[in-house]
Parts: sequence; C-alpha cells; structure tokens
Amino acid sequence: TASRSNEFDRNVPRICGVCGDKATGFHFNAMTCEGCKGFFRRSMKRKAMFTCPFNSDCKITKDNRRHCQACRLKRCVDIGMMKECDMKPKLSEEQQRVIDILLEHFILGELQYLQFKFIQFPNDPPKGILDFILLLLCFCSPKRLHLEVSQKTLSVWLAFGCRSIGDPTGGLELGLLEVSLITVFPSLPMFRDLTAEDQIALLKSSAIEIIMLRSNESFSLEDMAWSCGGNEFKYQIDDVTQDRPGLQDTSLVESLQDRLSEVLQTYILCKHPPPGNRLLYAKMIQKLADLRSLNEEHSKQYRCLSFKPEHSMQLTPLVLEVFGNEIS
Amino acid sequence: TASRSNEFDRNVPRICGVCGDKATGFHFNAMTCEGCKGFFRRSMKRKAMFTCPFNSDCKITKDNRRHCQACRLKRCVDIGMMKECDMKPKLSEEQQRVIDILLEHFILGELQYLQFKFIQFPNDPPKGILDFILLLLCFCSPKRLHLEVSQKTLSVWLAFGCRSIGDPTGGLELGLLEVSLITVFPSLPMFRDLTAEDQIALLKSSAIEIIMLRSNESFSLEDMAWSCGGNEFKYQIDDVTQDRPGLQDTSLVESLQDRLSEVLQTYILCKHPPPGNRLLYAKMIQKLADLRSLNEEHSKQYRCLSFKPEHSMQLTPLVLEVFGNEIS
DNA sequence: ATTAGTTCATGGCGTTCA
DNA sequence: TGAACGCCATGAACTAAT
Ligand SMILES: [Zn+2]
Ligand SMILES: [Zn+2]
Ligand SMILES: [Zn+2]
Ligand SMILES: [Zn+2]
Repeated sequence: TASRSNEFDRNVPRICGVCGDKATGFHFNAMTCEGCKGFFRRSMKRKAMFTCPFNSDCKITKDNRRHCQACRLKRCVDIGMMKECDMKPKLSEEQQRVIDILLEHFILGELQYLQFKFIQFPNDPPKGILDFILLLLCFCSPKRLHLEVSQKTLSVWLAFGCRSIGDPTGGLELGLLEVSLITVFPSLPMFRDLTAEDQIALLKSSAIEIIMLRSNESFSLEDMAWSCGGNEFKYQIDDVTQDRPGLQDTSLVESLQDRLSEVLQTYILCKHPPPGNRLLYAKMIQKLADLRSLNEEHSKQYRCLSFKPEHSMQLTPLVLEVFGNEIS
Repeated sequence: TASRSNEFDRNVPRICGVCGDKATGFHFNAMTCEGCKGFFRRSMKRKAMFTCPFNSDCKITKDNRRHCQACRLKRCVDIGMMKECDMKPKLSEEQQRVIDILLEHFILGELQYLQFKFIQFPNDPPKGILDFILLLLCFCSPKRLHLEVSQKTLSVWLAFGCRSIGDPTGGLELGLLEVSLITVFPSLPMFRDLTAEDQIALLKSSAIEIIMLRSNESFSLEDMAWSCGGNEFKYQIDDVTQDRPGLQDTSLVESLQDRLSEVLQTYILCKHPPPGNRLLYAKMIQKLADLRSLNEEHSKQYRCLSFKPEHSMQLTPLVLEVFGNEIS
C-alpha cells in the first residue's frame, strides 16, 4: 500500500553513516556498512572503552576506520546507533484489550462521531484510533488543565464552536455522538472500575468537549480559520484550574487517565517507528491541553448565549441536558 | 467451514520435513520451518551447489542442519520442495466458471449420482469434483478410445455392470442419475456451444457409460472384485475405434473435450501439490480410457442380454430409451 | 488465513595485523 | 598468535499479496 511506514526516514541513500562505505541497510537504528555494524555490536557486547591516539576528532572513512576505534565508536553513537534502546515496546494485556475494543468499535463505525476532525495525525494506522485515544484522555481528566494558547486560535475556535451549538444540523449529529459515547465508553475495562455516578459525571462533563471537537470539523490549521469563515469573538484566558462538577473519586479518575495515557504512549511506540514517535505523543498531549483550556472558555461563552432567548431556543435536548447545571 | 481443502495432505503435523523443527506451514510445497524455508529460497536464488564434507548421507536435524548444506538441500528436494516449478497454474475465467458451477451443483447434491464410486482419487478436495470432471471428459469424447486393460479387470467390471442393469433398485437410481445429468450438463458454458441435437446425442450415447460407472459402486480395487461377489463373464477386447452414433459436429465436440481437459489439468495443478499432480492427471486419463474401451464391450454384452426375454423385462425406461437404437 | 519475500540481529569463520 | 575485522549464512519477525 501507499502508507510505507517512515518512508521519509528510510529513504536515506545506502551509504554508511559512520565511514561512508556502501551500507547494507539499517543496523542498530542507523544506515551502516557491515564493518561498522559488526564493530558496534562487538563494542557494545564487551562494553569497550577506547582512547583516541590522536585528537579525538578523526574523520572516519572506509580506509581509516580501523585506525581509531574511539572516534569510530563516537561517530556510531553520534549518528544514533543504539543497542536495545527503546526496548521493543509492548502493550500489556489490558492495554491490548483496550486497543482491541477500540478497533472493534472502529470497524462498527461507532467512532465515527468521536474523532478529531481538525487534528490530523500522520501515520495513524486505522485512521482515527489515535484521535480517539486522545479523546479518551480528554474525558478522563478529573481536572481541567491549562496551557498557553494563542489568543487568535482560541477566539476562532470559540467562534465556530458557538455557531455549531446553535445550529440545528449540528444538534442532530450530537444525538448520534451521544449514542456512540454511551456505547463505546462503558465497553472499556478501565471505565468499569468507576462508580456509576462517576461514569455519568464524566460523560456529562465531557460532552461539552466533544461538542467543541465537532465544531472544529472544517477547521484548517494552515490559515487558522474555518472554511465557512466567521465573526470572531474575543475572550480572556483565565488560568484557574477547576475540578469537574459532581465528580467524587478524583484519584481513581486520575489513575484511569494514567492508564489510558500509557495505552496511547505504548501504542504509539509500537505502531509508529522512531524517531518522532515520542514527539508525536508530546504533540498530542499539547493538543489535549489546548482543548482543555478551551473547554473553560467555551463554558463561559455558552453561559453568555444562554442569557439570550433567541439563541437558547435552538439548543438540542442533549445540549440542555449537559449544560443543565450551568444554565440553572 | 468443515470442508477444509486438501484435508488429507494438509493435515500433516506441523513438523519440518527437512530437519524436524517446528514447522510454520507449507513453504515451496512442503511443510517446513522458517529456517529451511529461507535456506531453500536462498539456495535456489543463487543456484547454489554444495558438497557434503562427509558421506552425503547426513541425517538433518534442528541442531545440525547448518553443518551440511549439501544434504540439507538434498533433503529439501527429496521431500518435494520446488521453486517456480510448474509456474503458478491459474484457471482461466471460463475454467473458473466451470469449476464454480460444478461446486454449486456439488453443494446442491446434484453430482451425487454422477461420481465414480470405485475410483478413489487421493486429495480430491471437494470430494468427487475430480471424478466428475473426468466423467465430463468421458462424455465429451466424440470418439471411443481404446487402451489395453487387463482381461480380468474388464471381465469383472462387465459382470457387475450387467447385474446392475437388470436390478430394479439400480433402475430406480438411474432415474435420479438422468435428472442430475440433464440438470448439470446444460449449465456448463462449453456445453451450450453445441447444437441441441448434439447435446442430446452426447447425453444419450454417454448414459451407458454412467450406467457402467454406477454398476461399479461397490468395487474394491484391492482385490479387483465387488463386495457382493459375482459370476464372471468373459469378453474379447476389440480395438475398433468407432464414432458415436448420431453425432454431427465432431470437431466441435472435440474442442469441447479439449477445454474440459484443460480445466481438469489446470485444476489439478492448482489444487494438488506436486509431485504427483501431473501423474494424477495421467492416471485419470488412463482410467478414462479403460472405461471407454469397456463401453464397447458393454454394448455387446447388453445386446446379448436383450436377446433373452427374461432379462429384457427388468430393464428400466431409461435403459430402454438409451439402448433403443441398438435394440431395434 | 496462508505463504513468498524482506529486513536485520546474530554468530561463524577466514583474514588481517600488531 | 590472538584480537579485531568484515563477509556471509542464518532464522525470527516483519510486510505484502492473494
Ligand atoms: Zn561503515
Ligand atoms: Zn580518533
Ligand atoms: Zn527445518
Ligand atoms: Zn552431508
């Protein structure tokens, strides 16, 4: 298929990164020749410590590579050769079970409404699985995080988010979204550890985040704008961290989030070739934080809207249900 | 499903036929381990010629397989490993359609009465398909072939064949057989190319061969005798080749037989692992020839019977219809 | 699901050189 | 002569094609 993993990284010419000799492929994470491959393997095996007989700055070539082991090994390490590093990540039994369940939901099309549309992660094998795990992380945070996010980005997102809430079509889709949520979430093993009350509290207080994600459907990262354009709103960022309303066992929810985080992390390590897989996780967490700070803003924005009768009338039952506490 | 193809052959234990290590499946036509698979592939790719450092009779095991490449490769060839030999046979579109139609009839049970019972071909995946294609070949020959067949075999077959014709129970089954014939044959694409007259002529002149096949139902090849025992008849073999009565477009029937022959040949190559698949076809053709020479003898035999009133009374309508020309 | 082909860590062994 | 070197066979674990 087209999605050769890590195409870019692996298309380097077949020249040894250490000595310039003809390389025979990737060895210990770098394109090297047979000689440097064997040299690195033996050096690692016997934990060799070499000393340069010159100035520790020898330029290693095919012809002189045997003359200075110290600089040759240094060069090996410099170009990223490593033995048993990042150690064959493997999903634990529970983690694999979570992934399996997600894949099942994915095949059944039940994640269709639970995906980020404006965040495109590269190399996400079954399209949308990573997105959904991130969404899960989003849901499973007992606290609302805060991180810097540009005024402009924030305001544009909010503008579109509000528009979407009042939109009858958007309202219809929320129904399907809710069904998906209620189908998928309780099927996850770690979710069952929560009390029924906390499960509901999480679902209720998270729905607003999904609404926001959905509202970003046609968002274009390039120009930081939506295709439908939009009147912009301005909002202040406040950095108050606030517990989710109604949540009782906060620490349990926290451990739940940890476990999901580990699933995501390990899944990325398993399915996405290094380097850049660690970076991918960091990027995703960054997005998550952005979204969360957005969450608070959105609540405020909504509260404003609810004061105006002509807007309230357009709200769907789900929106009213989710925002019931805040509206009253 | 239950009908695992090639059940017999493929149910061999998952032990490498070369070295005895755990096998991972069929590789290059033999059950082998990953090691022997790779070894064979590499040896073929570079057309390697090895020399045994011992006596060319090393017993290859999981532990010593690396020590003698010559004997390891010899063992590979001995158990039937081969690369690119007989070149990925593939059924043509029409051929595949014929097979599909046959399988359909097979599933509907319509081939039940159109199978050889006394010829057991090994590794016939959906039991009886090969038999039936052979039967088709038998039908589609415009000429009667002749080949040596042992006097004893011939006489025993004939003896039972005659007994069956006079048997009322046999008569009942002939009715079903006829129905099957009329159902299955016209469904084959190449059969439709014939004129209606020739189709009927073929069916009529071939029914006698089916009767003979059916008459051999309980024949045992081992002791060349039928389980019900029997009085033996003696007949001369004459080597006259004779056109089928009433047939007009002989060359078209011939080409039809050719196409069926190709279906059978290709099907065997596709579904039966070498070695022995080429042999299998030859064996089947041999059987076909035997049966055909038998056909003539049977006609004579029948003519004899028809002269005796006490036998004629037991004949079924189908038999009378088929033999109408010969009786009158 | 099966299997042919690919990749690369591993280890054996002949060669090199101090 | 023995440690290091580097070529090469090997086979486990992939990917891809069917
Ligand atoms: Zn090199
Ligand atoms: Zn140096
Ligand atoms: Zn083996
Ligand atoms: Zn040997």
